[in-house]
Amino acid sequence: MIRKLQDKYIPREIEDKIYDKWEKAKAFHAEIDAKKPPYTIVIPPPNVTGQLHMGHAFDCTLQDILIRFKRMSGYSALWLPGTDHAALATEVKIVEQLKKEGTSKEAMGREKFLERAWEWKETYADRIISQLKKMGSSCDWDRLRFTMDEGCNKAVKAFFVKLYEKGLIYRGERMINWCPNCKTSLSDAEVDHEEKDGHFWHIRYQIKGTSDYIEIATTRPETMLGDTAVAVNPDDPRYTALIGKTVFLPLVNREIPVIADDYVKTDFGTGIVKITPAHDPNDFEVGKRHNLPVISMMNDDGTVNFGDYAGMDRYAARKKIVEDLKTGGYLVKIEEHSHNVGTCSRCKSVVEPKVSTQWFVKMKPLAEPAIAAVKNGETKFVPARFDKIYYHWLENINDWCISRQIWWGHRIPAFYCDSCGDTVVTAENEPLCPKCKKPLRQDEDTLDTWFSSALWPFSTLGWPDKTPDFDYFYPTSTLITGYDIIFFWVIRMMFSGIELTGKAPFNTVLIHGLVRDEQGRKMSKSLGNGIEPLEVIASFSADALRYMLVSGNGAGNDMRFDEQKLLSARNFANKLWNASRYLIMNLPEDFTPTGLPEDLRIEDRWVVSKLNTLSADIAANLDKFELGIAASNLYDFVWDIYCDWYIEITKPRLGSDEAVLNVLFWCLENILKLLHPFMPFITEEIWSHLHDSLIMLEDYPVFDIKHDFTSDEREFGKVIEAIKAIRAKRAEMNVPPSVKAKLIAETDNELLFNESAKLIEKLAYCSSVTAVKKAENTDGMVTAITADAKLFIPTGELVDTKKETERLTKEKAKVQKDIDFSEGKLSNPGFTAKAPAAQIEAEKQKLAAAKEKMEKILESLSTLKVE
RNA sequence: GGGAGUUUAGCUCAGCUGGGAGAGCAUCUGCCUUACAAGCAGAGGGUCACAGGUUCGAGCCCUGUAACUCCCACCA
Repeated sequence: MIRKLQDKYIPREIEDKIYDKWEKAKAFHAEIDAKKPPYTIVIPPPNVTGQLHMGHAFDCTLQDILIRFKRMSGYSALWLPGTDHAALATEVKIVEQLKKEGTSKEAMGREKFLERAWEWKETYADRIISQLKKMGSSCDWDRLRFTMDEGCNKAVKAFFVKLYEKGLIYRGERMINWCPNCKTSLSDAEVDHEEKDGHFWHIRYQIKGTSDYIEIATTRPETMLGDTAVAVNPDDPRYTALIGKTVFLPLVNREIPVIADDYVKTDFGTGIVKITPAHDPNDFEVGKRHNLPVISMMNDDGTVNFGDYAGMDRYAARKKIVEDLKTGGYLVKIEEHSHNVGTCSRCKSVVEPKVSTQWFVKMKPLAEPAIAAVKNGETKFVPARFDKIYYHWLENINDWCISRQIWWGHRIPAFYCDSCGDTVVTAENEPLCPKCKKPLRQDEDTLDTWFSSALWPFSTLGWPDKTPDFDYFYPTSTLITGYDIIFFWVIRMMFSGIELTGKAPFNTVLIHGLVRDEQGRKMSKSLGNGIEPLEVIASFSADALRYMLVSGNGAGNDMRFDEQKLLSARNFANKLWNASRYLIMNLPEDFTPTGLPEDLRIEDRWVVSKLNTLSADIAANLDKFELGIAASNLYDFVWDIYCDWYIEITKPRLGSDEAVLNVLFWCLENILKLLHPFMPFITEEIWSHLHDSLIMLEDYPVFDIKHDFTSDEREFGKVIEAIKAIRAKRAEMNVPPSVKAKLIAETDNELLFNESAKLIEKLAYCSSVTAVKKAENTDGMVTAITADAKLFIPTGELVDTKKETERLTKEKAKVQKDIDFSEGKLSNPGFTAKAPAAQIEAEKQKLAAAKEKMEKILESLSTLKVE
């Protein structure tokens, strides 16, 4: 039963209702179906640290378009949703919250803190899920996962144990990044580098047994408390005599050796470097080479633990030490110097290099197969340029520090025996020492959050168990994510997927850019320039937001959030609504669609053929992940072809011709289906007025050879061209549409023009249309000229012979240019010899058309001159 | 120090494998033409950053230059 549409489209009254309907129908649920190919997307799980921002909205729009397209195209399409516990990020937030409440995690204790964290997770995960729903995301909620749920924990343990047993996970003392504020180690990827203004302090150290000094330059004077050597380049003639001597460390008065190491550059600073193995990664390496002692001068919270400076913060200590150096006469000079400082990506504190015992993943053996998987095409990046970034990262990767000194996360499945000192790594929860049979003490630390996200594409499908879901849906099809997390996430899923399942976890990695604000700045909390997807949805609709996000940006490029674009997307939805409303309002009460009629007029075949081509283009573009191009194809067809031309063309036939209603109806159905992945809500709503079914479960339109009327399309194009020419002519002369005039079309194509007379009348504001081989008595008429027809409009005194001559002369010049161009091309032997035949043929046709037009123009001009 | 991206109409951006430059918004002109003024019909507006090269033909491919943006990198 077809139901009328209300006059105004009010999305907020409709979108939630539609979403409920989908959920109730279980329309998002993907079944294992041997008759269908699987198509799988796992969502990049949003962190439970907050709410969805515009980047998520963009990301999930792309995913939903693809999943809906595939679902309608006969795949068992699974979009697996979930959220990420975001270990450190979440812990930092909760710690902040506790601080506001006047308490701390230490005061609470581990257990209470974790309870609190789980409460936090519930609140935020729920909020994120409801936001995903607002966007229209067709996720399979039955398979909703969380990176710290039981299944993921099982996978994490299995992964850890396997790598440990293969010797790819080890525990050791290494130089790591330490955040003194979060009081945990960080991986390299979690450290941001900022160029900061600083100083170069030149300090002199006395050479033992002489009254001479050497001069060193440092950006971190406070670390001198931990110096255990100074180093020079072995080939630096200035200092060769010093090698092997010792110097006195000022303030501390420690006697330290002068060593020679290639690491020292002769052309930087003074050519002498203080060596602090405990607080600098390079110095640590130098120290290892020269067996230097490692003296730590700092506590975990960034305070100094050494001598008179003990208890002072590192920066307060720096100030005091510089003062003391000055007082002691050791400070030679201070230079301005900007240098790179590592900061914690979570709390922005300056990170300290620190020697510490941590768990590491040995990366080289894992990186190699991951590189190979992209090189051999098992996984493909779209756009392809991102594979370079991927290679570069993996080829230069260091071992991954995975242990964190925080509480919110997967506990490391390593246990220590206090009796025999044994270390046991096991997936068991409460193992006993295999030697002493006594209970073991579990490692206090938790794992880097990316250790569990690395397993996401298969832990969510049941791995390490052999589940039917895993068998059917893995490897997943397309991973969609921003270029900013290739390092964090994509590479980690790649190497862990290959290591654990033997297969790369996805076919294609579709990389998109960032959504920036209207000035092109990154949206961020501190700038306060973030735009809430929910607010946009409330004022414009989810469909408009989705459409705006997906249209008009190149793959992998950043995009600007643009209110104009949003408005035009909103208007597009409105256009579709009105076009649908118009058709429905013109259907008879008892209308039952019969499908596309057999017997079609030329203009019907024109629109059907155009729609057919459109279907082919959309599928091709979606398959190429050119979603923006597909979106604009749809826009152009709906607005220009269907609304501005076809609906207008068919107006005169509406009352008298049943067939035309079926053509219009068929077009609308196909438009709605094609558009559904992009604008799911409005298309579903309109569909519900036409049918009882759900459009989201309909078949996606494909190219149909039966609907390929290319030659009719071209023929009818001539009528359109004529209409446009008449309109332009009238507009030039400022004739209002209310003034109708007779039209005489001089053409060899009389049949076509006679057949189309009614619609030309309507669209070109004519009182009548007569098509003839040769028009007579056309003196004083306005002439519009196309390649196929000379169109005469008697508009009486409106015609100004002089002006008309001017116009025709101008047009003549234009056409002459066309002729010259084509002739030039065709007389170029290079072109005719080397261009493809079709190209040459097209050029010849163009030339012929231009020449015909020229003939008509010359004729008209001569008539005018007779006067 | 490496690497990537961007540079196209007044603005924001498309332009898929090389075949006479496009959209939205803005501007100008005319329209309440029986879905839509969130609309309709027309119009104006571009040395496709610059310089070379390849090609019958370049916005697109190659080389170089400039400007802006981003990523990576342990020069104290």
